[in-house]
Amino acid sequence: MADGDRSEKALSDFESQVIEFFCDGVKILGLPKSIGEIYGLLFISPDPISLDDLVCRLGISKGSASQGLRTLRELGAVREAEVTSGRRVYYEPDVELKRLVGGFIKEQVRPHLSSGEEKLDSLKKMVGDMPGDVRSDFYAGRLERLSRWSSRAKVVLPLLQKFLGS
Amino acid sequence: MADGDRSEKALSDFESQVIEFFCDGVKILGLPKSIGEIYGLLFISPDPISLDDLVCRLGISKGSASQGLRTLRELGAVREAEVTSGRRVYYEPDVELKRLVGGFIKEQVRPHLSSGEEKLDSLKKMVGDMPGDVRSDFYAGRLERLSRWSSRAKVVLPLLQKFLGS
DNA sequence: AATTGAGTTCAAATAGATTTGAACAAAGAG
DNA sequence: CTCTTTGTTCAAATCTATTTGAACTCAATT
Repeated sequence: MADGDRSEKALSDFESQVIEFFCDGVKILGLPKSIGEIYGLLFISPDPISLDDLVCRLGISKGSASQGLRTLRELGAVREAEVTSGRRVYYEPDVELKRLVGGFIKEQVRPHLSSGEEKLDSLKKMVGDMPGDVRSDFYAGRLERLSRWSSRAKVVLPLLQKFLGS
Repeated sequence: MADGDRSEKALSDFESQVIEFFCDGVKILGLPKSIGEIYGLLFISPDPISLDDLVCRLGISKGSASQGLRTLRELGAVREAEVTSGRRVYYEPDVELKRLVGGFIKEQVRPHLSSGEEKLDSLKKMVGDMPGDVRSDFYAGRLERLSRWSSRAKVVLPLLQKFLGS
């Protein structure tokens, strides 16, 4: 193995393009580029990777790598490998679409949905306290519609996960 | 009607909160806040609204309002009303969840999916040109997995729209 | 107990996206 | 034809989010 085995090497053209692919992907989800870089390198690496590897190979700061890994762990997109050579921790990606989507929904979507429902309730209360005229009827109707949107979402999300489970 | 009919009034507390609600919403979708403000005001207004109304009531610039309306029209989230008193154009929201989601998928999601597939193909070609060793087999496997993700998405998106259609 | 190595935190710097505003087009009205 | 009204465009300003880097914690090692 000439020099292709230690992870300190610069990124190959192939690796860079895979990483770029994931950067595009996470941008759609509204996550920062570094998340895409980290997950992308993990995804395309045959062996688990440590934080220092990420720093060296991607050329990002330790801070970025640390925070990015944290987010990815919270999303369930990355987990520790049991390689543990010494004290250093190595990571590997979770590559099951079902779980990636599930984690994203749980961490990024559901919280917004719930806080949205609370706000909706408070809005409904405001309309309830209004003098009952034509306009407040209109308002009530619109809020009712929002409620329906929200329950649709609550039905569809689990269904979505089910379909992605293969 | 005391003074509640002309649209120049400042936003009521109720209106502000509805608009804030939509700002939160569009943020999740990765769209700018002004889009949420504009759609929010349209959504909660009993009557169609002109660009100038948006500028006055939301306190945003004409440029913002113009670009925001353009984006919303492209998404199919807003359409011209046929009120057309004089030359001024009035807008009203499309409030069907199915169509809103459909427009978003068509305009924001599908383009990314297709460009992603192109990049995937080019990556597969790179792997095909590699010397056939253990690593290139691993790479091929991972790219295969990405292809599966992509086809899943292509199946799920129309299904999603169907479910939201009531 | 002091030192070294791994990882985290967070304030400041940077990069990236949105918003503004002024100049510009297009389309009646006079 | 000129003036006014409506709306668009785009470079510059502003704002927001991400990244950095240095200080710090914690744990293992000597």
